[in-house]
Amino acid sequence: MARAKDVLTELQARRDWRTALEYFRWMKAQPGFQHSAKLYTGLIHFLGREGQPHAATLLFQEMLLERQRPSHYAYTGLLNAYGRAGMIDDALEVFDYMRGCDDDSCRPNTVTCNVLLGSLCKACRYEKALEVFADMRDPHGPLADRCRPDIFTYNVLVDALCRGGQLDAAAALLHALRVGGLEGGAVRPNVVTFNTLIDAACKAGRAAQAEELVAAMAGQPGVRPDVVTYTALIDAYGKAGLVAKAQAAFQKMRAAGLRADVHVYTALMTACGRAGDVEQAEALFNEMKRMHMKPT
RNA sequence: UACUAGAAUCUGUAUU
Repeated sequence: MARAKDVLTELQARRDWRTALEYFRWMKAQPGFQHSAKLYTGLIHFLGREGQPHAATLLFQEMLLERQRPSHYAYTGLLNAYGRAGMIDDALEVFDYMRGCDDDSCRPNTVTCNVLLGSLCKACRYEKALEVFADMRDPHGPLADRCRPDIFTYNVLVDALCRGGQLDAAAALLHALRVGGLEGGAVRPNVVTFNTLIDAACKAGRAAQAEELVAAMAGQPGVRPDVVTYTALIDAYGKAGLVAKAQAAFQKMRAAGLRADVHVYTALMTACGRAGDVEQAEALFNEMKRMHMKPT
């Protein structure tokens, strides 16, 4: 028998939050039925991800009315919903509440802080972002060692620096991560760290730097170029009019055993189109259709 | 509580 969580998982995969809410309501209307705190939490996260902060708020309030105690997961989900929607003041309010919470299970952790940090950076609230980051690093500070920066934290910062045009600072941060690591050597770069900088370098017209970084990935344990890496390169080559290089990168990606997705196909098709090679673009499109490729 | 969160948070294409 299908459980509520499985149904909701499927609806999340389809990104159908309306049906998910409907289903949730229907379940709740069954006599004697009570949703668990985890189910509420899961749906709050889903709604937040789908850019529905209002619906997330209502569900959170309903959760309280149903006497389900929200954990830090639930608060973080709500914070994420606000942060993604640019409702920074609301996000900060949730964060402050969590920070002052007596109940240990509601206190912010590294993920909570990462969500907030990302929201602040996206809203260009850098001063506040740095304040949060400093608190995360201070074991005796208000966050008391539960929020030590991890690689997600640094990836948010690298991304913020890149988007702010501070490519050199971002590169310096990646370098520090690569050489000895940060947080006492505990934090090392992952594929996202590299990809973030590679894409920024590509978009800044620094192809050589991007290629150097791709080569450097091999020297980092557990890191190797993925489809995102190749998409960044192919996009850059295409926009620079270097279709042959774009094609070569695509072949190299396949030779590495990586599965092409919609993004990389689109990038390569666009590159072909720009270069006037409509036939090749069409061939790629047909290939995509044959593979029944789904948006990711 | 029973390694017990059900995708909690980071990067790429196109449209703008």
